[in-house]
Amino acid sequence: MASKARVIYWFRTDLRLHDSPALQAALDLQPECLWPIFTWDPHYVYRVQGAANRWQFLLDCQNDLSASITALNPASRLFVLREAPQTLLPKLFSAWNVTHLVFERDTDAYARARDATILAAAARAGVTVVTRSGRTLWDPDALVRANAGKPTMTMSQLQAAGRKVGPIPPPLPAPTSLPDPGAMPLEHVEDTHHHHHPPETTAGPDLNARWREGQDAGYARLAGPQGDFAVETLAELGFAPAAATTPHRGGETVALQRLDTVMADVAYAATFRKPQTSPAAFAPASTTLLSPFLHFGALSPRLFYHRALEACSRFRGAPSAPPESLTGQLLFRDMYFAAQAALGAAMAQTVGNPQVRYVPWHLPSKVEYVGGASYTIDHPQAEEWFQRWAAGTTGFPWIDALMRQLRHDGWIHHLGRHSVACFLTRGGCYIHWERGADVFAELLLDHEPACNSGNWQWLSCTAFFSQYYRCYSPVAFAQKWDRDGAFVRKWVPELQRLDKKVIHEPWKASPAELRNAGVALVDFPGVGVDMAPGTYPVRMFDFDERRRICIAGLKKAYEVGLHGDHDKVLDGTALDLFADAGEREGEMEGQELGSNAATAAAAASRPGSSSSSTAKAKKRATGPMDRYAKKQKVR
DNA sequence: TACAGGTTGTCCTA
DNA sequence: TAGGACAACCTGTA
Repeated sequence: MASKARVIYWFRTDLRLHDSPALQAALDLQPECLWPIFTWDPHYVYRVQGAANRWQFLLDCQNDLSASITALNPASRLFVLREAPQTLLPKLFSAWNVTHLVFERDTDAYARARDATILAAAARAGVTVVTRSGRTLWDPDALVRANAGKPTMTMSQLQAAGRKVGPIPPPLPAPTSLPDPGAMPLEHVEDTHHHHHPPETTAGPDLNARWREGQDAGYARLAGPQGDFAVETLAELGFAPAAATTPHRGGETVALQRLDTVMADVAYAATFRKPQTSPAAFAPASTTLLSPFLHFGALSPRLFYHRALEACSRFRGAPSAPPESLTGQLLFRDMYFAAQAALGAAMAQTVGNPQVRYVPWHLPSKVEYVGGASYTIDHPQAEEWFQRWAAGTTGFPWIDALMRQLRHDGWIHHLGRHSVACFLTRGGCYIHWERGADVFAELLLDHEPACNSGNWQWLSCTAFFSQYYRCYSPVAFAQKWDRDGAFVRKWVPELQRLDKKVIHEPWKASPAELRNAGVALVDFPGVGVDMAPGTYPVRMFDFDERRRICIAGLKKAYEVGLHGDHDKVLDGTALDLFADAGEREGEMEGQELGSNAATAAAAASRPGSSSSSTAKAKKRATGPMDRYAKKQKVR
């Protein structure tokens, strides 16, 4: 083994130089060689492949980081290597005589499994692994320990755990120099084909399987199409030039500039109250738009936190406080990360999750593909509603505007997410929150698995939040925030000239009003069929009626009181408990659901309902089932 | 057991 | 524009 340290610094989702405890740890080794590498991780590659916007943002971050590294050492850059880290790193260990591997910890279920593999390989190769926590304010595992090993399900739990763990570390400065990279021989590393083929894994959804075909050409070389380790272009990834439609650009440089701009407006930063920011504001948005940078690690949450505190200290007046303040937003992020750290893969799904309520939603995930994008179409109407929701053709202008902004820009305001999420689940369609989470996962620039799952659970009232009778109206909420309809006009140009009195409920417009606006309300032509120019669909249901049905359905589900780790959820028989209630969500006569036999059969054949999880389910089920029994007796 | 509080509802009344 | 009803959930504290 070499006497001096020869270090691989492995960038994953920490694409920055400032406040990187892991990078600092690497430099503290005073290495003879330091290779800053970014591996192509098929798990993430295939998840984002359908979303050119996210690719663009990632490439922005990589390019910016590469330039910053070169500025610190002209011989160095970000070396992008196109192979799964599980197979690549062990080969590099020996080919490059590596002594240390350094990276930032990641608590996603997939990342934990991957890193366990890497750690074992490093141990076999005699390579020392150094990791640090830098993705969150506190180390999520430390928060879990401080919360008695349980997931943090409320803000007060998170804050109490945070107090126990200790003060949030101040941000570290960016390094002023970097060691040379060593020689990077690949002769004995490189195979001839399929470096980036995905390893066998069921640890997370493969959202973009339909995009995978035809994407393999041109990446046979470990060091990229040009053989120079360069960051690829969108074209090299197989996207059309105009595929990325978002105006939002990535990179640490942009992130730090944007942070400066936000904090320069001391009054804005110090009095920020999230619930009072407008979901209809655009150019500029009412919030900071820093979340995509946090996701890709181009901005440190600790730097953001301490800069926000600094703004409060400079403000002459009463600053806002958590949970509504800017710092409060970061605390919520840590709450979801710590919940995920305790729950593991179950965080992203209902089945097996002790914290998530069972609700017999439409379009449930196929149990044998837990966490995947495969689901059971239990009701054709629900499937059509889901497709219309995802495409922004529901006939509710507010919902459609938000979904179109999401698809085009990759970002919508938090309250907009509330609005469309409530609409899809407990406040309209009664469709499984996992379907909505899948769509957000594909389209959001700032998609963070823990926060996405947690927020969908929150909005569907299956965890974190339970006041299901508070329901967002696609009309009233729109009228509150988009009084004149400017937001709808931007994203639903069909309604551009419609009077503001009816812009959020065009079904109430008179024939003359529609004629004057140059728009015709038409029956939805069908999933996959383009709307004719100058037409807009009739609303896909009566919202007030659907709200009543959904609230009744949630009431029933709360009475039944099952959670995702209950026997009946694990074996697929939970649905039976809703059979004697007539329609499981209290739907009207003549609207009964299609057969659920397929769902039940699929669930029953699930291989993984082990005895240990069953025992755990029994143990936990006592409370909810007691409650159910009591209610039954009272009746 | 009672009660207050919970980042971000809606609708009607005064 | 403010305040209460709506119908009623959870957690945390005393």
